[in-house]
Amino acid sequence: MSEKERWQAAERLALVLTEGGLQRMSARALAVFLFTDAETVTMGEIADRLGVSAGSVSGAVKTLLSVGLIERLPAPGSRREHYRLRDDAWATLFSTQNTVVHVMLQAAETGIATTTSDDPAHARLTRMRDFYEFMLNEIPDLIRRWQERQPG
Amino acid sequence: MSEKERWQAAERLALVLTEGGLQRMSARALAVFLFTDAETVTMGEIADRLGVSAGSVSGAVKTLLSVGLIERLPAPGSRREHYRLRDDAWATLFSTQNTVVHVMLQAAETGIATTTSDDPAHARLTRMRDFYEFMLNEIPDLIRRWQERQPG
DNA sequence: GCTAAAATTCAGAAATTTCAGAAGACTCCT
DNA sequence: AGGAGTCTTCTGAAATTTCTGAATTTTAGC
Repeated sequence: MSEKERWQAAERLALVLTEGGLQRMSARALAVFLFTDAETVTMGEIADRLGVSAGSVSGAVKTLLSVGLIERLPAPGSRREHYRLRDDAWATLFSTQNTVVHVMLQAAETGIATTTSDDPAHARLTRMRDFYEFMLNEIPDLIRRWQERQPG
Repeated sequence: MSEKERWQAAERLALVLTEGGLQRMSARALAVFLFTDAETVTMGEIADRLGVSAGSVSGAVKTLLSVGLIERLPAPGSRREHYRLRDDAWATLFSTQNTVVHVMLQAAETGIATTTSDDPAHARLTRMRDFYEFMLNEIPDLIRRWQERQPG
C-alpha cells in the first residue's frame, strides 16, 4: 500500500517538473530515478515502471544525461547500461532553469540598443536589464553557499 | 529601420518568455508592453501591433493582470482601458517562477513520508528537500536586497 | 564472426495547446 | 433610454507537441 503511495507521489512530482519546463517523459523518468528503491536503474526498468515504449525512455534518458541530471555508471560487465541520479542534480536543475535569466538579460540589452534615452521603452528595458544583471551575479553565489554547507 | 529591429527584438524576447513558462500570446503581449514607445497601451493597440484577434488579446491581458505583471490604469475619461507594465514586474515574474521551488519542496516531503530510512530513495529525497528548503529561505532575501538597492 | 539483447532513430498517429471568429455583455456618451 | 464602441467568453479548427511502434544499429558474450 505504501508502494502505491510512493509512485503516486512520483507521478505528482513529474507533473510539477513538467510545469517547470521539462518534457513530460523526461519528467516522469526523472521521478523514477528519484523514487526507485534501487541504487541504479536501467532503461528497461524505467519503461516497465512507467508503462511506456523503449523509444520514449531512450529519448528521455538522453535528455536527462545532456542536462546533467543523471549519469551513466561504469558498466559492471552487464549488457544493460545502468544510470542513476547525480548528487548535484537539484543544483544543476536550478541553474539550468535560470538559463532563462541569462537570455532575458541579453534580450533587454538588445532592446536597449534599439531605443533612444527619451523613449519610455528605454527606461523599462534598462530596469529589466538591471534586475537580471543583479540576479545573474547573485545566483551562482547562492548555489556556492549551498554546496559549502553540504557535508561532501 | 530601427523600428523594425525594435519589434524583432520584442518577438525574440517573447520566444524566451514562452520557454520560461508563459503562454505564447501572453508572452507576445508582454513584449509589446515592454517595447512600446508609449507610456500606456490599449487592447486595440496590442491587437494591431501583433496582428491578432481581440479575443486573444483579451485572454492574454487577463493572464498578465492576474500574475501581476501589468496593471490597469485609472481610466482618464477614455472609453478604452489603458494598461502598462508594472515597475516590479521582473521581481514578480522571478518570484512566481520560483513558486516551483515551493511545490518541489512539498513533493520531496511527500516522498519522504512514503519511504523508510534504509531505502536509497529516502536519502535522495532528503537531499532534494534540503536543497529546496535552502532556496526557499534564500530567495525572498535575494529579492529584498534587490528592492533595497532600487532608488524608489 | 555470429547471435541475441538492448538501445537508437524516425515516420506517423494521438493528444494537447493555441488561436480566430462570432455572439453576447458591458460602458460611456449623448 | 439609445447606440456605438470595447471587452469577454465560448467553440471549432489549426498547429504544435508528444508518444508509439517498427526498422536499424550497436554491444556483449559465445
